[in-house]
Amino acid sequence: MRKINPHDFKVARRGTSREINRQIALNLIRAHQPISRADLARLMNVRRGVASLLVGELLSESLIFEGALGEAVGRGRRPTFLYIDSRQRCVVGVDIRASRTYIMLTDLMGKQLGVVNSFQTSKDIDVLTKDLARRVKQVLADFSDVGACEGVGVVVPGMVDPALGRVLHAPTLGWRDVNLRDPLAAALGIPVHIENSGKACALAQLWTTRSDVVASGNSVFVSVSDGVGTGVVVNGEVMRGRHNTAGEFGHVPLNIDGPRCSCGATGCWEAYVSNLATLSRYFGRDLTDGRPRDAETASFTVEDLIARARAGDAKALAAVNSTARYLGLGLASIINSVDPARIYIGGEITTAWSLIEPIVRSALRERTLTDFGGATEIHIVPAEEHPRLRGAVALVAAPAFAAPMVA
Amino acid sequence: MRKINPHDFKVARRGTSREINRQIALNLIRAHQPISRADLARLMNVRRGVASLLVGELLSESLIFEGALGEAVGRGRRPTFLYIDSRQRCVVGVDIRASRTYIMLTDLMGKQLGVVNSFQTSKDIDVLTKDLARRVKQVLADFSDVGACEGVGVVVPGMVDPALGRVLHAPTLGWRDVNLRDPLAAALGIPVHIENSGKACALAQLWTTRSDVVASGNSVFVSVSDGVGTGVVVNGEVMRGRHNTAGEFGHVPLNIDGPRCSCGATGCWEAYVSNLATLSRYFGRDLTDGRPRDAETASFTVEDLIARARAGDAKALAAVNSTARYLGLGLASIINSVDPARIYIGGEITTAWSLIEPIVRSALRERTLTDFGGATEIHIVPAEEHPRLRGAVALVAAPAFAAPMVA
DNA sequence: GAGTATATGTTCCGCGTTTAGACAAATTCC
DNA sequence: GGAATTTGTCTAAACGCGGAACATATACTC
Repeated sequence: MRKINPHDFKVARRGTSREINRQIALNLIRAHQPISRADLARLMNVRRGVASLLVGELLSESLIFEGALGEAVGRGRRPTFLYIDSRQRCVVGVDIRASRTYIMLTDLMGKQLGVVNSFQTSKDIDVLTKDLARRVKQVLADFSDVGACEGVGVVVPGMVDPALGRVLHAPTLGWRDVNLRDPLAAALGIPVHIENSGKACALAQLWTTRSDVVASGNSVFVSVSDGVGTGVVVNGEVMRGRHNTAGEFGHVPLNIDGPRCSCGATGCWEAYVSNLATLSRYFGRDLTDGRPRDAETASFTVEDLIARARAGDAKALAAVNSTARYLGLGLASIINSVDPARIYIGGEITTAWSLIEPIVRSALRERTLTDFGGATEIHIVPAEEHPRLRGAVALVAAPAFAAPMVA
Repeated sequence: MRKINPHDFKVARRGTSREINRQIALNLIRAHQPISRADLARLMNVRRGVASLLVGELLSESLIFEGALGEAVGRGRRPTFLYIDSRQRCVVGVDIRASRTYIMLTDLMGKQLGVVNSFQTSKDIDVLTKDLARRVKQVLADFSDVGACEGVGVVVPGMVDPALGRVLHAPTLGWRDVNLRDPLAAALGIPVHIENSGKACALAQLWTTRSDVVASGNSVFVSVSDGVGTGVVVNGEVMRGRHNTAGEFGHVPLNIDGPRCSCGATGCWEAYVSNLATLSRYFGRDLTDGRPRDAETASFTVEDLIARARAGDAKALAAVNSTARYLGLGLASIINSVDPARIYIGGEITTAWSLIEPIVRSALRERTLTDFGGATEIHIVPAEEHPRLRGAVALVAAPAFAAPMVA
């Protein structure tokens, strides 16, 4: 039951029904491809004539194409299969992180083309923009046979205003209110979309078609890495909030008297489960203070820690288990406040999932209000799926499939 | 940008445009009444002819009525004013609380008719249903001149399945999976809607037309009383979650090593700011353990405490201030995770708002990630506005104004 | 191999809804 | 009293869904 905002509504015009049904048809083709006009009409519960007209419109815009004839099920004419047209169009995803920046080329459906490219992130916004423009051009030149680039999606670990194309605050990059979109778009001559990485990851999961996961219900993406990034999907839409800062569960406290967090507050979830927090527990000293690391800790990563834990290092295992417990306790807050159908977790710590799942799950049950909540589905998103890059790509590819704004 | 769920969508039919525009017209009349057909057409940016047809349909369903002619602005024919038709229809709101149950009669727009009626809550569901049916019948008999009752809305402090009409778990009432709706509806012969009280309060604020508050953006209702109830509105819709338990910010922790909470976990926000928590701090002993109170504390309420604080009792002031601080720290979690445009706060503690606002605000700023967040609007909802009862009424009245499900 | 049954895709008309514009009624200004 | 202006109604056109007929294509049957 949604309220109509009397100061911001959209009246249904003559073409509104068509617009709605066109998008439904497009989404059904995406979800069920290959599919015939007749099957589409059955799925939509409209006459074949209507489906044909909708398909005709999508065909004329090259959003879909007619493939080979399918096999006749029983007797009767063979159906013409329809497919989403991701030929001769590509998308570039960019993931800017504190240390390195990653570039990936995909088709319109998000299928990866070529390898992921990366280079060192310059904290000087002008230098980075130049680097990025050059690298993206290079990638597009290397793959000139995959067609025109529809757009570039960029994700940033920080607060973003997607409408203005500005990064409002990215602590790890030291940026405050910089225009990232327009200079890059000008240099490339291609539309650029920017977004916070947690929200983009949530968007990517929302738009990913996986046969094993039902798409309905709210979901939350939690990325545990240097920081904790989160994105929340409510009613098929990424929750943005008043200033596009909704979903920052990383800074909900586990203990307000706890350790200092990078955000300035104390005892945030992030301060308990980030990679540095885990390593700090292992080494028994605070590594989050920003001072240069000593020889022992300089290049030691959470993956190394997990390897030691798996190899039987009791201290390493204790540090990992501790993080697992805090992870579960924080997830409980997400479950109690959002009650999602699914939680996706990404980040280095997930490589230890088989080790830590029981601990996460039991910690989570300690604080969830209901048994249902305690049983909330948790999906691990491995690093090889490049969730942030796929999120960046989704920024470009998803809008074409979005529901029209109505009422 | 909303995704169309390929397993649950709604195709636009021939009448869908009309349905959409009819609801928009109805909402605009509600927001701007009295209003003429011509003004309605201008607001909707459609021809007067279309507005006339929509109005005609609403008139024939008695959702609106034509009042007196308005004054001509300049020259020209005088407009006929249109009004929402709340004549000869009424709604009953019921607020079931641990100790007492309250009943209020309103018209369709939520305007209170008569006084709020109350009686002691029986924890036996059958007895309560009987009591309630008798009392509601009595109220309707006393006000037989206000027309037919459109429905009864019931709010319950606990977990509810509105679709099934069942209370799944209400700890303070000791109910687990009881059918409250159907027996009551059968006894009254009137449709009954039930909902969690926090969600209903949020719904009421969403549907309240206040000229001073812009309706757009997310909002959160926080009710601080025996427990902490919350309801979250995202994109004009109350956030329900997978099991209708979304929005339970009362059990997000301030400190996982903190005091035990009624939910079984430790250090929940509720365990710091509920009325009993505040009183416990004042008396220096735990009053939440459920044991019978002693003479000193038996009938002492938070209002009494606030009176003492205002009168200069330093210990009372300290207890209130402490609660204020915890209140602000918890609100920061809401702001960081939902980034609402507005937060509404209800409950006894709000009578001390002038006293505690600076403390709440500064505590909140300690933990909000951005300056915008720290400046989030906070509105106090005084007890005289009966937020829970208005929420109960909204359960019945709001659906007629809701946006049609589309796409 | 011809006839029949069945499925797909197209075409045509009916009807509901928006869009555009004309028109009568009502009111004020000059 | 006439002109200008506003409101509300009405009619025709454009657009899209709803339903059914029709052509096309395939498999089964005799």
